[in-house]
Amino acid sequence: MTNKPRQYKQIHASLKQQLAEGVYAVGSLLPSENELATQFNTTRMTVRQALTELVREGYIDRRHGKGSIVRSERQALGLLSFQGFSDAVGSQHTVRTEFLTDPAVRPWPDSFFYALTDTEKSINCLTMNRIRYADNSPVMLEYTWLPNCGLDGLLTQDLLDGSLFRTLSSQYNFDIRQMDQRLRAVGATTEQAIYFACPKNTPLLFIERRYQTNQTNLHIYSQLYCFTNQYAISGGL
Amino acid sequence: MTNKPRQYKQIHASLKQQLAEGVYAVGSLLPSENELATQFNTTRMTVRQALTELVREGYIDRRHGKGSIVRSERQALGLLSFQGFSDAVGSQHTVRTEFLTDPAVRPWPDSFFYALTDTEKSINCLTMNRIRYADNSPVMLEYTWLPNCGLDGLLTQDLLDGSLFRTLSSQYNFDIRQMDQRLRAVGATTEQAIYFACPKNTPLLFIERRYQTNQTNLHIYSQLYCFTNQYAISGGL
DNA sequence: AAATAAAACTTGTCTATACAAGATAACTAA
DNA sequence: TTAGTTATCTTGTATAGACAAGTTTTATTT
Repeated sequence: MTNKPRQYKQIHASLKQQLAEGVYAVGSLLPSENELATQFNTTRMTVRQALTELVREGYIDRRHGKGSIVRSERQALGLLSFQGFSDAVGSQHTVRTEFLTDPAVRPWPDSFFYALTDTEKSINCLTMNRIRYADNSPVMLEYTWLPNCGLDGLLTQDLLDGSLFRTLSSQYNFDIRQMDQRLRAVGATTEQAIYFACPKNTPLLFIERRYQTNQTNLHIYSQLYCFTNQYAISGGL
Repeated sequence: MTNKPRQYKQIHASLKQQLAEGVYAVGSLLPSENELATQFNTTRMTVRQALTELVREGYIDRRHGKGSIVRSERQALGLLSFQGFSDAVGSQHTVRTEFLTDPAVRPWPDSFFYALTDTEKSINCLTMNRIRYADNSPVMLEYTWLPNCGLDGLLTQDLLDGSLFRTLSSQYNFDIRQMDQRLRAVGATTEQAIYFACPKNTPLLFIERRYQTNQTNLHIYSQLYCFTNQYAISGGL
């Protein structure tokens, strides 16, 4: 019995891949929990843990007495969860990220949009200003602040798969745990209007986020400006 | 052993109430899962189910090896979950709802913002147009469409606690299961500007929702226009 | 006193089983 | 045929344990 890397995560990943490959048709039923338990040589409760994750991510529905139903692909960009951009947007869109400026280390801004912890105040922050494209249309401006706890490598290093979160996890042992966010609608500034090629004051979805990490009292902060004329932002539950 | 009404829901409700009453200080630890299991005369796994709900709702955090940490109250309106307005906004704000027009039964609009099921197409819909206030400020215009499956009573009847979802559940055995939503930023129309007492084209957060229910193929649909100048919209995970 | 190791907590994952309750198909009686 | 019942699927909830793996406290050693 090989259960060193958590088992339910493997099952979750395996099912997720099969769903992405279209093994199960949209609207059809996944094998029952008992069948899956047999397939993966484990118990029903472990399978249920994997399925619960899939529900949370919007891949399947579950109906009492019926089964697990494969949901249709998202049309919108699923950005309300805490996954990174590439994961959230998924395989239905081609994604690209460009840096507006080079990442830099500097003191935290004077008035910050979240209350910083003492630990954070005592060190500098690493800033990243990026623009995100979906299907070659600019959809998001993202400003990110990270506490610079030995992350200087990020200044020069390329991001793995272009994913900041994956790089932080595998290279710096910095894992994202949970996320708070506040949403507002704001008008595009002159500068933002240029990036999105839209008129000034075009309504933008403005999201302020604080990610909690495995390092207590160290957070990652982001401000996102989303141009939603072409792509809406989706999120389940 | 009284376990007719699901036990973990009772534990969840009990803890939620204690948190609302301030029994546990913000930042402090809840009793451990083992202690709670003893208190509620049940097993750890059942307690964990209740705690998982509390995490999903943003009331607590959990740290491996540490415990369940009481989170601070939300400053913003927590509208991204599928709870009703009163539940989502919570006890930190006084909430009020007014009907813009009387609820009415009519055919579904010609072009609807979600694809209707055949079951839904075969019956009329019940519409509700409401405006929501938080601390006496207008914060949300909500347009709701329900399939009229014997809900005529809603036309005349007052809503329990002012909550549509609670009334649907207890009076009509109509339970909300899950929710999809799409978010956009839009400019306020002339009419909306009047309701919110703001200039025309003020950016509003526009949310389109589809709630799934225990009645297969019957959904509840909502369009929300949120005025976010004073209150942001919050949501965890 | 300070660094190190052990013990005693905590939550996370997992097994194995049981029964409740919703959904559906097969069967039975009118 | 039709209506109702039963059997058998499914997921939902709950029990009772076990060990892994973080975190903190205590004890031990240097």
